[in-house]
Amino acid sequence: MIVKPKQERTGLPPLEGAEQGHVITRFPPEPNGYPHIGHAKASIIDEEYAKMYGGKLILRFDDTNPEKERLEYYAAIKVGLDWLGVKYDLIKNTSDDMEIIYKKARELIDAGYVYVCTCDKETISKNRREMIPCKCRAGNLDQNNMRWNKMFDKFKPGEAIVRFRGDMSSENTVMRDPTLLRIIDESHPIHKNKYRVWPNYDFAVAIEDSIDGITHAFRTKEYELRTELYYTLLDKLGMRKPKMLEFSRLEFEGMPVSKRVLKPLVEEGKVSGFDDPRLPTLEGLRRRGIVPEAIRKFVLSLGFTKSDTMPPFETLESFNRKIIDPVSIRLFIVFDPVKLTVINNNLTEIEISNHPQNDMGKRRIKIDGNFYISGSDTRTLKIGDEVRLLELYNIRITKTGPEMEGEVTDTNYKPDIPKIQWVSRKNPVNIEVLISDVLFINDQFNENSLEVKQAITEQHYLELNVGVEIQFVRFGYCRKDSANQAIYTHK
RNA sequence: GCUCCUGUGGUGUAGUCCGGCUAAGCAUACUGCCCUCUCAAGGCAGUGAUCCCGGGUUCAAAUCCCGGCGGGAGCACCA
Repeated sequence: MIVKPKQERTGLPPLEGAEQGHVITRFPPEPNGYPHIGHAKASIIDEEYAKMYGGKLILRFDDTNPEKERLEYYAAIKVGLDWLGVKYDLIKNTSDDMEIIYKKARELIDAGYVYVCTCDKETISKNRREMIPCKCRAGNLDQNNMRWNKMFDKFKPGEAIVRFRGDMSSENTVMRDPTLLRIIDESHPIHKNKYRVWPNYDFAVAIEDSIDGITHAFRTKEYELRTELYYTLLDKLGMRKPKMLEFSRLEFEGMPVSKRVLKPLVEEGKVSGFDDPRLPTLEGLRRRGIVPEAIRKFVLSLGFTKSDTMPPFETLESFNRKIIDPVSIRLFIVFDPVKLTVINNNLTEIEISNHPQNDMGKRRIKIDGNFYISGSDTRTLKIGDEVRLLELYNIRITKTGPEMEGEVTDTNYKPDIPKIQWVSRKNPVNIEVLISDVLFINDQFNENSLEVKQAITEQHYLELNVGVEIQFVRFGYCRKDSANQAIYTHK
């Protein structure tokens, strides 16, 4: 009898065929937009596996479509990865390997595995649907050579493409003579006009993964059908084959990640930019107060699966809360302020701890008996009620209404009476708090996705650095975004 | 339409390859209690899944086989 090792697993599942010290993974984003939570998932998985096996991670910009790529996005992606704490061992661009790619294309032409097709787009697409080959497919080596050369000068974009001689009757539509290279006359962000014949995704990824020494390549599930092409190409080229694995893409409900959806929102001013806290972009999440360690834990908690799911944002928040709680300074904030005067106050200053458990220093607050308290707290208070001003003293309400009054009854903490926060009227700080809600409800833009609330907080707020996380007591965690603005992170 | 992938509590997953040790672990959400000068964090407890359905194989199935059904994706000279 063989006893199977069926113990609990932590982290990602083991990789098939992975050897310690011999794993190379890669993160291949196209520099065509700002990085988002989907990039985070991919890059974290790539890095974690490299780490797990003492291997390496390559950051490879898949920049083979000059129509869409821009220099600023290369930078933005690097910034995003730095922020996430994803460290790569090597950085490169697919576009730097154009000569190799051309060489491989030549090999395929010479071997007759590809042909240059000059049919128009509609015909090609129709033929693929109807599984019929076009006349270009029958072209001989001379014709293909001649046409291939013409792709570099005479042909205009769209007039000729290199197609793989696949199987026009394959059930996998990807295999019905897919495009491998095409002409694009746009200036490339790095190489400008040096090249105009560009490989498409399938061709570039196969070659790059192979020559980069990638042992395990991961991509999202929608590429699944392309794996057959990937392996077939490497076969025909006689190149080493990495192991290709797919995982489900990560997106939150009501927080779309696609540029097609996000871009118009930015352009129409419905969101403030790609760093709007409502967006699932890395910049947006950062501004919202989500920390990278939380994203990593969250991503790892999702596992490596192909099932299509929409994990709740709440789970991310929960990871985040546990991380920021011990380092978030506590401050008082008041919404819908109501004046409260304590008639027999005799304190002029009080010192309050910045954190209930951890030593984060103390702050001094000047007091003269005049306070603001939250409107929502006043509603339940009646004359004669006793309430504790947190960290200060207990008072008995002697007058209600817009100008409340009370008198100190006791300074000792009493567990059984309500406790409310307050802000001294001696030096209040007005801020606005941005509260995000889901961007889309049933594919409809949520016009109420951003709530701006006016609030009054302590003077100490001004002394904090922009970017710090604050827990406004009895309200929630917020990130200081500027001197007069805080962004609500979560409860 | 065709093809591929996928289906474990409200949610996300572990376990499924190599059937028993688990009538199902963890996290999140929710509820209650404890702690606490917060409605946070922490501690404890609880609610909640006949593992999509129906057959079959077997002493034994979430796990293997067959047949359904649901969900998603792909069908670009984009990645």
